[in-house]
Amino acid sequence: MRSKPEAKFQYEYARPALTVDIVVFALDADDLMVMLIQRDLEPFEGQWALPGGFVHLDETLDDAARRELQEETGLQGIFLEQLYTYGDLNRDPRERVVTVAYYALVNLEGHNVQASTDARNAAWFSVNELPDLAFDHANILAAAHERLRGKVRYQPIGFELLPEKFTLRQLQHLYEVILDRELDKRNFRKKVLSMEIVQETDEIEKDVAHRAARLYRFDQKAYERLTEQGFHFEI
Amino acid sequence: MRSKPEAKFQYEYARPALTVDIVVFALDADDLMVMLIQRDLEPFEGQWALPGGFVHLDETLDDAARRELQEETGLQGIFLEQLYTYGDLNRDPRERVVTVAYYALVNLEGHNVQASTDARNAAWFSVNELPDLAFDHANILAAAHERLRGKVRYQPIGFELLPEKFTLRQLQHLYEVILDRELDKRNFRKKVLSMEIVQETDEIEKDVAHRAARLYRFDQKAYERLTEQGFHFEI
DNA sequence: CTCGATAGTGTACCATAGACACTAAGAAAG
DNA sequence: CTTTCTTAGTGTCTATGGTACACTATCGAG
Repeated sequence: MRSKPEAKFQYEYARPALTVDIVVFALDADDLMVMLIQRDLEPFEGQWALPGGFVHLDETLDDAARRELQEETGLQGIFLEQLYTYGDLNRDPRERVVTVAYYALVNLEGHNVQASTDARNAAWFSVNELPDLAFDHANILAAAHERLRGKVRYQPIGFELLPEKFTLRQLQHLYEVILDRELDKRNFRKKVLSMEIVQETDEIEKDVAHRAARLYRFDQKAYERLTEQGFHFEI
Repeated sequence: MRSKPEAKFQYEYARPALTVDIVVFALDADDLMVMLIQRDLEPFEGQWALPGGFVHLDETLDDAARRELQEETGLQGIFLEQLYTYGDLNRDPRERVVTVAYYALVNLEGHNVQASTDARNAAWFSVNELPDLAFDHANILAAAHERLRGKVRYQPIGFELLPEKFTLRQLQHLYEVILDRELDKRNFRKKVLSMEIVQETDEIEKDVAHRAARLYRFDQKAYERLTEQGFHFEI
């Protein structure tokens, strides 16, 4: 976008535009999903892209990411972490745009994701069946996926993808999907329970056509206490 | 800095300024060192700060970091990696400035660091005896230190801080300084040699007043080969 | 030749990761 | 009510790797 006649902001030196883009992950029955938005403007009109937008001058980068997420997908109060900043020269065909990429983790059951806001079309895609993406968003998404895969094993962020109360089977399934390999049930349970960061509840799952499993809850306090004592989470 | 009358670049919406800052690490006899630059302009005139500067419109972020490093410290061709992007509202008292922070690793022996360039005063400081820093640079430096401590154990980046040929004692010392704990000599050597990513040379160290140690070299090719086979570096 | 300093080497124990298979519980169907 | 189907839930053994630990070899300096 060229400076228009009514352009009000003037600087001595040229400045790149600054945006944020967010890779939102969620877990469905058997896949890791990503939220994408169909563009209604050129360039890449009609193509799918990551939610995101310009950083305002009166908000931090984190705030910008949260605001865009809220505006474009309705998601609020979810796990959000900065990923990497992309500044290649021709990322955007219009002009120089530097984008600070974030990734976010959502529990699908707990959040009503608006399928469409801002007159845009938003939808979930499996990370294994992605459409062509606008800009360099395929790169960003791949980096976010890589980061999630690496981080989930050493920090208890996987819980962000599950409802507050979950079964150990759900937790194991989460790791199997993200790490893309099968885990041994007995070893997995042994390891998780031995860390003492999940709390047994007195509830069991409902509406299943077989023996119901016990529900657990992630114990943030216990995790922090253990971490201070030198404990290192690992799966 | 307010827009001056001669400001030539106009935009419809306000844009933050975009800079890069670099935390350059090196290893001296017994400390991890950081390169700092004494500011010769307000704000924070006279105070120490990280090397860095504005991102030009015709260069990528990595290029900007390399250029600033070269201009301000004379360093070239060194290990450089993006760290995090800082965008708090009042980082800079003049106006909104977003900075993409990098960290770099240098081998002190192999590089002549110009003590002073750009009419600025550059110097090495031990990470344990830092002066007050300008802006939020103390934060950035702490984050870089943390990243280095975490990363050095799982990726063979420590070698970047050593000369091409080094003794196992030097390598062990590097880890002891960065991780801030003593390591067992026999176990360390066993582990390093068993990974088969360091190559024995037929040289030994010189000018030492005791038995001279054998020199080794990091074998990048072997490392890549092993990595493809699923090997994971760890110290 | 002796002293001082660092190089260089092997073993034993313990803890943890991973392989592996059966019984228990509950819903659904006949 | 009995059978069937499906998932919950549980323990042991082995292999591997981490860690603790002490002495001899080599070389330069005096």
